[in-house]
Amino acid sequence: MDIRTLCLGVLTMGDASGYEIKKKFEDRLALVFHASYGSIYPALNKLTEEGLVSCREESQEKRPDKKVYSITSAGRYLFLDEIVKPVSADRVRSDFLATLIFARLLPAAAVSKLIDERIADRAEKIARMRENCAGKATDTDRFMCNYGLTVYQAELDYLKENRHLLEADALLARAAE
Amino acid sequence: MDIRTLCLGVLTMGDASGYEIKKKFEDRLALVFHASYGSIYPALNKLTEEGLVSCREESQEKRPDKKVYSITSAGRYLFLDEIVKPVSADRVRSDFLATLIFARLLPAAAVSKLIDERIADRAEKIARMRENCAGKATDTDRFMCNYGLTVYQAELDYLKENRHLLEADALLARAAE
DNA sequence: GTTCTCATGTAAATCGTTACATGATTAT
DNA sequence: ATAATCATGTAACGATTTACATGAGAAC
Repeated sequence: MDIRTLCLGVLTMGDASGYEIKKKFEDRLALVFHASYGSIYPALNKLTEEGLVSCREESQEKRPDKKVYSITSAGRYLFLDEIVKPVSADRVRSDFLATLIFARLLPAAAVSKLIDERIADRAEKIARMRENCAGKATDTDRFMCNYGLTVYQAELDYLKENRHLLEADALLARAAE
Repeated sequence: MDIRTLCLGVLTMGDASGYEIKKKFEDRLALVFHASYGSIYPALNKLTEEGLVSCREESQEKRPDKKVYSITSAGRYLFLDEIVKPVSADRVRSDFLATLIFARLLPAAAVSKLIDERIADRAEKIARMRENCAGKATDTDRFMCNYGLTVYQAELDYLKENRHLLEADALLARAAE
């Protein structure tokens, strides 16, 4: 699954501009995938060339014109082919966790700050998601939204309850210097 | 944080060959980062050129020779500089979740199979981690190991309890055709 | 006998980010 | 005034993966 394919997927949920697709990546897809304008716009252009999406220009009042994309039936078939393929393993990259592995090399205050920030970030995301989940119409939307909520909450609880383990290790390492 | 830096980090925990570093990425670092030989070996060569690690060749009986890398003090200083930098946001890419978003486009049996496989995968990883966590010596190691265990367990429980939401949506979509 | 583990590497290709470029409107 | 939102794009660069290449011993 690449960004190109996911753009196609987003368009199965309704017409959208490149800008709106980016928004969806930030909101609904934040837990799942990541994409910048630099990948979305070229992907849409290529999909248009290949006849997998069509494009109409809409002029708006007091807003820049936008290009609204629709998925074509060829696009729909291709997307279905893609999502029945076996899924590849999750790919995670977490600077936060990578740094924590080396907590013993850091000043205790730096470790505490890092964890404080992560806790604040997760708490904020959870709050936003809770609002969001309430308004979901379909079971799938609720499933996805609550999935994120559950995993983030588990992380948050774990951090609060176990941060002392890391903070103790960081302190000990300093004391031993 | 890139793979180069993380190789340096792994070497702060003890000398290792490229092959052994890859192993650590698969075991301990699987939740955190991902790296292939094609990125590790060139990284080690470059770090050697730059004097951030040193390398000695060890011949073994009935095993191919190996190159064992040690971090130098220059390498240590550079690594410390790297890990005090502000961390960038997590980057997740999950084909599994991306596919589930489109559950309504899939046959119900395909959705069920996907979830079954994920549950089996998580259950297996949890079992392996439980063993692993028991033998950890430091608080940091226990923290990291239990972190993974907690998050995976939350996901597993959630999937078991809520899979019916997705399976219902997939069935409804088919019925509406 | 065939697959797995140990062991190191290279080169091409892919994929995507970052930074740049532009510009109007709206909210603080 | 200044920042944020809306809106689209390109080009250079960077990072990694994938596939290829090689080979011996061990386990099943």
